[in-house]
Amino acid sequence: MIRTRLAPSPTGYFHIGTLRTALYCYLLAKKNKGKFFLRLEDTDQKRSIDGALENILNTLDWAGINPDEGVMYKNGVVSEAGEMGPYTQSKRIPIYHKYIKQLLDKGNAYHCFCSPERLAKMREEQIKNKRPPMYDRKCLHLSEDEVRKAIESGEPYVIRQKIPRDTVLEFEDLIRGKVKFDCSILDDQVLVKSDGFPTYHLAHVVDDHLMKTNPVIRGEEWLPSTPKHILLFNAFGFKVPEYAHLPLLLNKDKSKLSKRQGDVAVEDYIKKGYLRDAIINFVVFLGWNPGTEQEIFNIEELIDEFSLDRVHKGGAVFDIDKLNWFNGSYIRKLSIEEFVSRIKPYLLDAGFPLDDYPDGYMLKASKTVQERVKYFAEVPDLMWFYFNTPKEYDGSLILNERMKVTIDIAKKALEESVKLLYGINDFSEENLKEVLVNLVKDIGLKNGQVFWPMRAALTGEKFSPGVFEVISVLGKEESIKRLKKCLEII
RNA sequence: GGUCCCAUCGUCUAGUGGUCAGGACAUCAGGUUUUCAUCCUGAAAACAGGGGUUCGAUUCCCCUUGGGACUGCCA
Repeated sequence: MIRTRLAPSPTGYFHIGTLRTALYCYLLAKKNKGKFFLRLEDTDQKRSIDGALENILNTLDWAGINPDEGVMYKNGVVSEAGEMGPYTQSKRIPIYHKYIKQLLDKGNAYHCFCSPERLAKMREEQIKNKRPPMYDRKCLHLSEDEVRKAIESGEPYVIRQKIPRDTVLEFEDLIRGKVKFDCSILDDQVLVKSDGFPTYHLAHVVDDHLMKTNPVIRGEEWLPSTPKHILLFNAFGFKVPEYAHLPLLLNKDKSKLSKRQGDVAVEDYIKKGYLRDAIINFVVFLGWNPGTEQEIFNIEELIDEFSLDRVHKGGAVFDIDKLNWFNGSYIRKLSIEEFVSRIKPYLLDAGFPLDDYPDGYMLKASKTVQERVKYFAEVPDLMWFYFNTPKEYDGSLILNERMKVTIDIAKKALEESVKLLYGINDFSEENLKEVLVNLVKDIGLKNGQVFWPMRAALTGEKFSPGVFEVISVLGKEESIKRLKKCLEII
């Protein structure tokens, strides 16, 4: 039975790498008719942030990744479901204490009363002397009596894992194959902090055993501490789960994907107007591929195709250009109604008075930009002239050397087109095209010499949808008004 | 510094001993077109280096180099 889990900490935003891990876990579970559950790793009281859990739940919900068990919403309220709970680590403290006692009794762990200050100083000196920073086991040699007395007198302490330093450990990673470690350089890791909370290491081993997680899918940054975890599983007499360590997501400079170099929070991309399916499609392909040349996949297809043995070992650079391409291609597939309803909030947000325009105006205007949108947040910049009049025209906009638009030609084009538009009433794109193309012929100019200055006058932009489209949207009155205004200015 | 992981076009990747090293994004050129975008066509672009093994290595092994992660009472 495949049981995968996502185990995020409520420490802030939802990282794009966490989304990928969630996706892989979810896909694998669904494909194998297994279970996917959510466990909250809130053992660091200092770093826990209010609202972070809701953010995790909301993001997962947005992505359509619904856990079968664990922490989830029930009627809009955060709650838990499943047989193996609680799924919130802060509610499992007694469980960890029960298990750590076993370790203490067996001599696989010991109390340590060293102060953070002493530890810091020790570490500093070790680094200075080019020695690996490691705990010096000062407290390992305390007698039972000394330990008892210290505890009774209320001295703060942590509990450390006693690493059997004479072992060499080998394990088979599902993605990387054989990985070998020499335990002699492993540090006596803290398992229980002085506040009584477990560290990740203890919590991972106890919980993933109790919750029957298999395989454990997590980021590559955990690979170096895996031997400690295996030692712990062994010390408890638990069966060691299978591990799949996922390659890292990277910045452009190949360092671990981080906030400093762009957006790493899923919510940032949602805000910018990236489509869920595009983000999922893109993110899944960072480190995995189906082995065919198909690139566009929906979630159902991903469930069918996904397998861990096609996951890469090397890290993958997060390439925004490719995301934009995925997103643009998904946007172009949207129905126009869907497209309109998606971009409305962005237009409203930009302050455009959408309500002042007749029904159908939005629809028509939107149609002209759908194929050029990469993400919704750029829509206001693409459509502003449908809701505002261009204020100024400078020569470099109306004139165009390459199109051979001189000031005289621009004037003539605008004058003639105004005259023409006065005389017609069919403002469909098709008719506009027909009459304007004829006009060009009649006055002996080239298409670009007439259409470029018109389009520029109408939109105030160097790049925009075509003249016929724009006039058709703007209508007779507004189009003529803008063309005349431009004529006055130049 | 130490340990571990990784290494095919700029980027995401296919490839599992014999391929003209394939695709996609990005780039460039051409076409469609009033501009941009879309769409179509095409081009340029990679096996990090050195040793082995082998009739033959991108592919297997070793070394070097490069990159990364970890090295917390964070996860």
